[in-house]
Amino acid sequence: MQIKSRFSIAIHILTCIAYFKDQYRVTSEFLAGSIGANPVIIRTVMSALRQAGLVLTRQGSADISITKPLDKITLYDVYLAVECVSGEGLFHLHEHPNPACPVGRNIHACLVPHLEKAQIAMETVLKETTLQDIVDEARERERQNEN
Amino acid sequence: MQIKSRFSIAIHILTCIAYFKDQYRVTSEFLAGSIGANPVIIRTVMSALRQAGLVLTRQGSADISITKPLDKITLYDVYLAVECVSGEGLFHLHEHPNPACPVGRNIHACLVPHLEKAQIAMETVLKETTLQDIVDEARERERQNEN
DNA sequence: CCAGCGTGTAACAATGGTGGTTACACGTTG
DNA sequence: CAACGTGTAACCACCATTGTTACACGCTGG
Repeated sequence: MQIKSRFSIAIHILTCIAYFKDQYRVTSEFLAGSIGANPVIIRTVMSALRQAGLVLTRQGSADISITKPLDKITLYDVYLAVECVSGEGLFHLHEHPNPACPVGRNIHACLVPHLEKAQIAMETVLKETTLQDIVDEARERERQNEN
Repeated sequence: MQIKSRFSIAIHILTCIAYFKDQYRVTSEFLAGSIGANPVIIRTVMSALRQAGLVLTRQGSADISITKPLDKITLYDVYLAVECVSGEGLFHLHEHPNPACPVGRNIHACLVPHLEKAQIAMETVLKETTLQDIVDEARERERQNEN
C-alpha cells in the first residue's frame, strides 16, 4: 500500500507554478507536460488544492496563483489538501474482530493509540519541509547539472 | 490509501497465540473465528510470519509457537513481515516526470529524502511498541471490562 | 495404519481505488 | 465571436486486496 501519487503530483504542480510563473503561461496542459500525466488529472488535483485554499484559479483563464508565501506552505498542507489518508487513518484495521473473544473485543482499542502515534510522527516530519525548500533544492540541483 | 489490514491481522494472530496457547488448541479456524476472516487469510498471513522467522508451525498439526520472547518482537517486525510497503516506499511518486523540464528532472531527487525521513519516523514509532505491550494492554482492558 | 483433522498453496472471483480518457458546459480574451 | 482554457461528470482499464474453493500433503489417535 502506498500513498497515492496525487500527493507528489500536487507538489510538482505547486513547484512548477512557483518556478515558471514569470516565464511561461502555466496552463494545465503545460503542467501535464512537465508532470507526464493527463491535463484532467492536473485539473482534478488543482481542484483539491483550490478547495484547500492553497491556490487561486479562474475558469477560462490560464491564471493560477499561490495564495501564501512558499515558506508558509508545508508538505503536510499539501498532503491534507489531496486527502492522502481519507479520514480513516493510515492503517487499515481488519473490520470484523469477534466481540465474543477477549482479544477480538479489545484489539482495536489497544492498537489505535500506537498506530495513531506512528501516523502523527510521519505527518510531523512532513510539516518540517516547505515548498520553498523544494523550489530552492530544485534550483540548486539545476545549477549543479549545468556544470 | 491505507496500510493493508494484513498488518493488524498479523498482530491479532500473534496476540491470540500468546493469549490462548495454554487454554485452547489454536488452529487457523480458531483464529479466523476471533479475527472475523477466512481461515485461508489467516494461513496466508501466518505464512508471512513464518518466513520472517516470527512463528514456527507444522503442517498437519495445530501446533503454533512464537520463536522469540514477546517483548523482543516489535510492531515494526510484524510490519516488515507482512511487507506493508513492498520495497517501493510508503509514498508513490508519479512515474513520468518530463526529463526535458528543469522541475520534472529534479523533483523526485528533491522529494525522496524528505519523504523517506517521514516514513522512517513512522517506522521508528512502530519499533517502540512490543507484542508484550499489546498483550498486557488487552489483559488490562479485559480486567476493566469485568468490573 | 488409516480416517479425520489441520496446514500450505494455487487458482479464481469480487471488490474497490487509482489513474486515464473523452466529452462538454462555461468563462475569458483578443 | 472564435479560439483557448478551466471545471467536472461519466466511463473505462488496471491493479491490489480480500474472499473463497479446491486439493495435496502432513500429523495424530484409536
